[in-house]
Amino acid sequence: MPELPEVETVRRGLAAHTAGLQLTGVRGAPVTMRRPLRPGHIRERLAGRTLVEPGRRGKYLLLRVEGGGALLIHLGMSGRLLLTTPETPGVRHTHLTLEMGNGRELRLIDPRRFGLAVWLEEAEIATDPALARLGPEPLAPEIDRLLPPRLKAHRAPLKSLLLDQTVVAGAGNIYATEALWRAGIRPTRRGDRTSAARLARLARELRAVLLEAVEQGGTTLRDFAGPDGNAGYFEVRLQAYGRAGRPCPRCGAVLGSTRIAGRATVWCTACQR
DNA sequence: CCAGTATCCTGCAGGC
DNA sequence: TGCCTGCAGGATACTG
Repeated sequence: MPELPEVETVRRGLAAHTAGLQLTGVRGAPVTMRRPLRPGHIRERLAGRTLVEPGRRGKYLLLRVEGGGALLIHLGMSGRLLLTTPETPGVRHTHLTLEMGNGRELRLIDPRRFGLAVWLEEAEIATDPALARLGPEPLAPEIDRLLPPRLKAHRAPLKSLLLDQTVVAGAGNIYATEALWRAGIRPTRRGDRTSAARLARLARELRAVLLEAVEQGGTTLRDFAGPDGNAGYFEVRLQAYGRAGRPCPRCGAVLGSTRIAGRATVWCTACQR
């Protein structure tokens, strides 16, 4: 589910509702995820610690604690973080519950278990393999000059490159699709066969669509909710994603679809070249 | 090294 | 109603 805007929305919600709170208890079911959730390990590292301003890198969330170290969280395809009270009825696939000093709880729910929650010591935050490999942050203004040469360096379709977190961190299927539509570039076009000017346009559009989505609180599809339970509002602004067979909002031609890198890809065969 | 595919897992929508 | 298939916002191990 969550791409950069959704994760950033969660981060902001957590910053507003959890910073400064002490963790009074940690509960977790011993489930196995791709990289295993280790509730026992997490419990001993987190209990009694005070949460500070959370961080984000790409689609990764860093629940930092006072004195150093962080719980590294990735929401995968179906992960959610919900701010609840102890009375809130439990739901299936709740893998981790953080009890906080103000009587509220933070619950990690992930039915498909593609997500991740591991403790990182302060020094490991800089050396964690997954984090270290990430490409530049697309919200940074410098992305206009950083991204084009990185795209130019590969022969793969631009859609695949935008989804590659080592090329640029944070885009997923929705926003990669939208950025290409906005830039008027065919998703199948190879990186090395696209002009520098068009690649710069793509970088600008990627940043712009992500910023707009962050302002709207992310996109709501079937299972996203911010930590306060509110939904995002970007879905109504999607121009291409999920609209195959419907008219292109720019030129009116019928939007087509195909699969690139195993992902549904929608684009306008008339005005995306 | 590079690009493309298979795979992890559950839930849901649609066809019969 | 039930059963089956395919698909879903991600990342990585593997293949050629």
